[in-house]
Amino acid sequence: MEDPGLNETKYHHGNLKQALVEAGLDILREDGLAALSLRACAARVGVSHGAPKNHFATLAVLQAAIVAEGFRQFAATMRRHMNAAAKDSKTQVMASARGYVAFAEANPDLFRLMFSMERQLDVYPDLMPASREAYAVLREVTQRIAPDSCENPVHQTTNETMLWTFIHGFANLKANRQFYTSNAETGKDPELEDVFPKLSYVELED
Amino acid sequence: MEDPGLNETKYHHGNLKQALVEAGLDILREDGLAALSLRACAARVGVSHGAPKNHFATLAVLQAAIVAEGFRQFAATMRRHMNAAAKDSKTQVMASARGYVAFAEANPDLFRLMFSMERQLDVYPDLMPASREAYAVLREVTQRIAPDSCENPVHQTTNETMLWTFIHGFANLKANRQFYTSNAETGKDPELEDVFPKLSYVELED
DNA sequence: AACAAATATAGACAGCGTCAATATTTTCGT
DNA sequence: ACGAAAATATTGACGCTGTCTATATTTGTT
Repeated sequence: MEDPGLNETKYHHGNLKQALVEAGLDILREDGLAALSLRACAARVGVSHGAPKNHFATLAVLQAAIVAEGFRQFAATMRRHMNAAAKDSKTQVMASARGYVAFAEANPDLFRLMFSMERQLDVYPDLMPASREAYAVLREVTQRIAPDSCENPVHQTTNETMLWTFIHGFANLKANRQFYTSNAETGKDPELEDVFPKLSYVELED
Repeated sequence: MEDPGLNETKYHHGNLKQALVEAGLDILREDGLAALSLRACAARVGVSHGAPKNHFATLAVLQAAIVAEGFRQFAATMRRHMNAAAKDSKTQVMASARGYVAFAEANPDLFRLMFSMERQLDVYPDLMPASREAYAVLREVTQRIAPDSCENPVHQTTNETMLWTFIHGFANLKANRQFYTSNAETGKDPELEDVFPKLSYVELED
């Protein structure tokens, strides 16, 4: 097969590897984590049930590839929110947090899979760079909001940890609809703005 | 069967329902979430693969029962930490947080299952009271540390949300070993004390 | 053109959730 | 106390799953 135009179409299917990852993301979004299977991805793409074996030795390896792509889209979502916002430090922090939470709410199953799989980051080496890409965004906004403490790596790490911990907790509770169920009586489903700016980042240095 | 002594032994197995839940907790602790199956629980207890059907119509229902028991143990862990600590407000808050994080670290798979299942809290009604039992602990310590704002339910809810969000985020990241992998270069695995007291609860009222 | 590597197919097997049919035990009304 | 009814456990079946093996097809290289 000559394949003049596009550069990806290889042969029978033309890169099946990427297609399986995207099928997995679709299944995750449409039918949830329980429906994510090697055979379902293969069927969705239109290949036999054994075909994925050539690209992903096991289901966990395919999941790792899906999670890696998830981390890339995760970082992209945060950067998109940041680009659409004003460029002062506080607004940028809030924008990244908004992106973080928006991604978790839009892709709850993927989000859960991402952060439950990263435990085995050493087993699936593709995960590391993708995870770093997302974490770099957090590091970036943290450096901007507390630049004077950057010279002290301990303080910098603490800032990152605090910011990340809080955003991650909020995103998790939002993704799992935990706020709604626990505050059912009050009917409160808090927004990020209600609670986020009350943290005193600037007072971290003492 | 007369059953003179113990009050629980019913007939063939004697309450299988509770035994299956405990088997599920063991499997979750020893072999992880992927190994949690109806058949595995049945085999561990020593009954046939169809026996659980009488008590749990489906795997999800058994998981809900396991999660409910998990929430009860979760609340008990927090209270145990609180009872072992000094009784001033700040120490009590820290003790509950320590219990929260300790439980998540000791039972990562159960912890994940708990907070991913609570989304369907309406589907499995047994979850609600157990979940409330755990949330009540958080509400309790929050009321103690910011008592003056209790008259305003909005402030109270915000305090709870902030505290919970932060602790939950920290527990999640700890349970998933996320800190370790992300701060691998610095070798930092932050402890709760490093980061928790820097939040300024007392300044929430403004 | 021919051979080797990559890639896809097809079949098999065990484990799983779930359902239906059956057997056993307990409980309850009389 | 006894038989009926309900609760509980067993067994077998079905389709789905991951994974392995053998086989076929396509691609790339020489």
